Amino acid sequence: MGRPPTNTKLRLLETAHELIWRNSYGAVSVDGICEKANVKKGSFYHYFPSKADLAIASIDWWMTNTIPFLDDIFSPSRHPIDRFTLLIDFIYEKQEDMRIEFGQVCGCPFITLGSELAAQDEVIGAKISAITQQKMSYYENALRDMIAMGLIDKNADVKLKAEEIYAFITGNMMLARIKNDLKFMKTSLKPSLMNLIGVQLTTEDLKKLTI
Amino acid sequence: MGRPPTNTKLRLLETAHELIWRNSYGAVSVDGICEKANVKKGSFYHYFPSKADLAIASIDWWMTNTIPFLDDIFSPSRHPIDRFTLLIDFIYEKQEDMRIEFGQVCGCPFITLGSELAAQDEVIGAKISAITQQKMSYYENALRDMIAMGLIDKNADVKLKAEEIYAFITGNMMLARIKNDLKFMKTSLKPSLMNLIGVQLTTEDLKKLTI
DNA sequence: TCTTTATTTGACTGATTAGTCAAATACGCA
DNA sequence: TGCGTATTTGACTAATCAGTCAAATAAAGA
Repeated sequence: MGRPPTNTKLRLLETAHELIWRNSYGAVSVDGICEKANVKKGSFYHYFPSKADLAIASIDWWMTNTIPFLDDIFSPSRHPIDRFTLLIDFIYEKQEDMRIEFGQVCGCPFITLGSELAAQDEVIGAKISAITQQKMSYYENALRDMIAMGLIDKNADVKLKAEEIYAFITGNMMLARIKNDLKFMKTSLKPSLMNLIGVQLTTEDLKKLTI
Repeated sequence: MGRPPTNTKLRLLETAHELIWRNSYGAVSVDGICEKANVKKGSFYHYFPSKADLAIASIDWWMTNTIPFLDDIFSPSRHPIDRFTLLIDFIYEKQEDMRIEFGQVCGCPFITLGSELAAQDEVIGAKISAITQQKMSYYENALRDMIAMGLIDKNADVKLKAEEIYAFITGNMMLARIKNDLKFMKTSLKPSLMNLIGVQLTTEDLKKLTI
């Protein structure tokens, strides 16, 4: 009974995510999102109580979409070093796709939005912090496997190292966005990350790490 | 002859810098800056052709203010390891001051603004990229001294390592802003940075590195 | 005191902003 | 066919936005 659901809400989530990622929260208007999503403003406010709510919902939606990829990349069946190299591949490819399509390296949508809004809205700060924690738990898991395999120092502080890795990758994505340049990410991020993690690689191994 | 200059322009630069750093470019209005700086709007546009021009001028002004501190911290007369530990102290203290005064960890003003506006305005992207380069040159200089002193691998790629350091510190500041939390910066940033640089420290040395 | 020049003022515009709402509409179901 | 419900529409605020401008003012030098 009643009129069935449509994909309007999804279109709003997708459009908002893309526009905010490419530009910024402040530079994107509700009118702009509606126009691009081909949705009238009344419909927008039928689905979301405010612009801020849409932004939060869109990052939730994006994280939900991302988890299956992370589960694949960080599958316990993979060699833990491969998990990290695959992660960098995954990040790089998405960034390069967007650079080609939009002419702009877009960086991490969570961090960019979080950095912009953390001081204005503590809900978004908490949300992004939780996502950060969630991503680091993948890293911790892999690091523990690396310890078990004798690949890194068995006394390494796994939580600390995961935080270092996250900060390092995040910092690189941010700089890539600002410089609109993926050179470092393409040629140096993998070996630098391996060095940070503390894995000893042969020169031959190192050569393979450029994307 | 004629009416002498006043400090109005400086007040606008200071106020804009503080408000944008604490919040974001998009969340701060020209009216807001004028009110806080106690300047009428007409005066604003007497000194700056647009809001974007003020933002750019304010980061130039801030960088100019910062250089003497960096020159001191990275003075060739200091031990190169001290230069990096002093840098972290300098960053931490400023962040902690702002957290106490405004209730908010504010992160790096250049990176926060650059990340927000890089996609909208390529002038700002280029500006922040130049600042990034300038900061990394301090790191390169210190790293070369470290090689000369036998503190790190003499075959280390200095430019690459400087970029890693910059990305790492930057990533940490960003996360501190989002989480509104300086714990990691206080307790772990120094030893993590030393590890990234590749300095071998005794356990006793390590203990000294918490701020 | 008068001229010169930089600075300041405040009222103004026109566009854009987020958000509201009552009415219209589409569709599954009985 | 008609009922019930979710969705869609478009016109509507009221506030805020960046930016304009002619006139007023303040001060230093002649």
